[in-house]
Amino acid sequence: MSLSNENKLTLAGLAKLAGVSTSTVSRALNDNPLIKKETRESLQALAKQHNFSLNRAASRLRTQKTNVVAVILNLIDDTDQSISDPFLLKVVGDLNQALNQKGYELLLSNSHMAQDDWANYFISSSRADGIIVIGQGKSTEQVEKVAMSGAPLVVWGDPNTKSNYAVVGSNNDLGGYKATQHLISGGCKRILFLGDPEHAEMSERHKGYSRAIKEAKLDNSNELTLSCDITSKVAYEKIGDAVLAKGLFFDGIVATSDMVALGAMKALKERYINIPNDVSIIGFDDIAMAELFHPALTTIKQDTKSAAKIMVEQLLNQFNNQATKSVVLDVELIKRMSTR
Amino acid sequence: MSLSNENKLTLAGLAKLAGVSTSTVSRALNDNPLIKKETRESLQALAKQHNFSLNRAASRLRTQKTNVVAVILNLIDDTDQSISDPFLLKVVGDLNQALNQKGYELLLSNSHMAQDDWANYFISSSRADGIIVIGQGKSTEQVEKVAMSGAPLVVWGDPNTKSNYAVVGSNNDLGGYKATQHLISGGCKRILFLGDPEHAEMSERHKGYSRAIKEAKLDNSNELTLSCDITSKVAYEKIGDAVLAKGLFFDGIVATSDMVALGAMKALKERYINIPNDVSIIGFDDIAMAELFHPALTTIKQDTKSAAKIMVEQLLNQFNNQATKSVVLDVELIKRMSTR
DNA sequence: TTGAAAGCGTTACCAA
DNA sequence: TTGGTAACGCTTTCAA
Repeated sequence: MSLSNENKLTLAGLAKLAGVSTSTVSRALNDNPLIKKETRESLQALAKQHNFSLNRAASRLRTQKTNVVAVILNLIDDTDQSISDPFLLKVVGDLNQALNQKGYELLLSNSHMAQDDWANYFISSSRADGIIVIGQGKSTEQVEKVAMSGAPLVVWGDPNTKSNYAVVGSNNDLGGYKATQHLISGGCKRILFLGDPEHAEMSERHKGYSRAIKEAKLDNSNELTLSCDITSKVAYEKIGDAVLAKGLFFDGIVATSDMVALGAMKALKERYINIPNDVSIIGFDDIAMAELFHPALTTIKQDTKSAAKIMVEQLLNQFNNQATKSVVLDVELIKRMSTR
Repeated sequence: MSLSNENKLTLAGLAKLAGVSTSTVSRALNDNPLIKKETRESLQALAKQHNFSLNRAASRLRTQKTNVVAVILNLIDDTDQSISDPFLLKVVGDLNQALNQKGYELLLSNSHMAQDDWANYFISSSRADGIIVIGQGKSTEQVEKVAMSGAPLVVWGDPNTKSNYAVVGSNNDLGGYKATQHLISGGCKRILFLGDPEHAEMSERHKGYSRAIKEAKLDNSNELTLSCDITSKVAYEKIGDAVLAKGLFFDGIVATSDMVALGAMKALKERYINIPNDVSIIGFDDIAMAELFHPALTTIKQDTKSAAKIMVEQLLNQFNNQATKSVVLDVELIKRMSTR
């Protein structure tokens, strides 16, 4: 327990202690059934007793497999403000769990790193076996470069967007549709879409929104799109400015994320606009704190737990040279107090 | 660019291509000044041209150095609810940046992993060179085990708590003191401390709170401590229950985190209690969304950027067998709208 | 069911 | 300023 790293024990050392060959110890510690069960167990016990761990650098070199997956947060702006979105942490956390379950570890990185050739940096160098990118961002250039290189890759983003790599994500179009329909069924007539339609996922949500508006034969669907970055702060400012300039020209808001909804809610509350009576508002994501907003936020839930599991499955498929595919996840309306 | 991994290029291959020895290429790619500048540059160019990357598994084996740091989120409960605190993500993000700057990568893990002997799992196995633990949690058992093993270790927690390892953290006592004093100077007479005094950092904040109360000669300091877990939801319920049972027996709240403050604010707002006039409330952390709360949250800011930098410095000191130490960071009162 | 030995791709010592 | 070569610690083929 209190040993220093002088003369660290190796597989060979352990083998000598046990009076067997290194092959046997190696197999035993890897639980290889070739080795008799009793030998296996006694060697495993010996290893534990001596606090021995296989040297991963060595085994990775030998097996050409790292059992590591690089997870890259594809941040949108330079301000790394977007990292403050709790939704991303949730995805990372769930990925970590799903990876561990399959015997992989998570090497965390983000798009602001110096290196820009991700496949080369992570895969060719044997730092990781595969890459999971969270977020397509506005530019998919780097992601496509990885895909071209043939490196195992799964992306969290919008699966409806055409791509030559596997994308896992929610049914954003349906989410936007459901959200809008919910507001309509609550009696909203002039519904504002608040978000950035340039962004792949958001643009799909916007499509669903437009479709619902059209189906309900409401007017002005285009006028009522307020483009805004996906942070609370920008949403707060945009809504504040808009109301100041044009008055309360809407009675419902479809926000592209819960954080955006939070910003919008604040701007409205400061003007004593009642939620949900004057303006109903619905978010997207269902972050843990959504129900702690005041009023508790109605939202479209993304199932990050399943998403993580599926992303890992798809990546493992690629490791095994099996077919991989994009997967669309269902979304769920969570009705709370911010809508009627 | 579109090469598959058939017959991957190695250092030896590149050396042959260039007509020099492997030693030379190795040194050139590591920017070793022993090699003539021109040779170095031309070899680096050749490597880039062939999309060559050094195999890290091999160099790690050879150098006995991984250039990886394991970051362990020491979560408190089993529900992994606490991972939804944006403050933690901020710390991880800042650590990632600070590590990258020094040429290290971040292997993310959490205390729910199967393995419980962290030093063995990460260090003896050459998965990482050092460990950074975020949060002391309630039990420091696992952390102390790492410290005993002699593995390079830095902990984010409360530096005032006695420990045999390096702890970096805010001056929590001072933070609690400043927060409480601020409420007192705003005219609050019955100030509630909302948080979990069992938890190392929180207990220090509570000490500062008590001190400020005593100095101001206010009464009932003990009665006004409401023990609660560090999530919004629990805070919401606790405050709701307390007000229901005893009425509005306080006019100020010192919350142990911004998320706790969020929960408390919701409970109060639901009862039409005005913030800050009926009850002033101050948080801790200064998460990005604190200013987006309604009203914008007054809070004690923790400087995670500096913290991350210092943690990495302290860890590097240990790598270089230099002295390491615990470091206390200053905290700053950020006055917003939730207090008078 | 176990063992001997080659080899994974680097780095660094020693020599030139 | 460069090259030859051993060694890092493991896994796995082949042989016993």
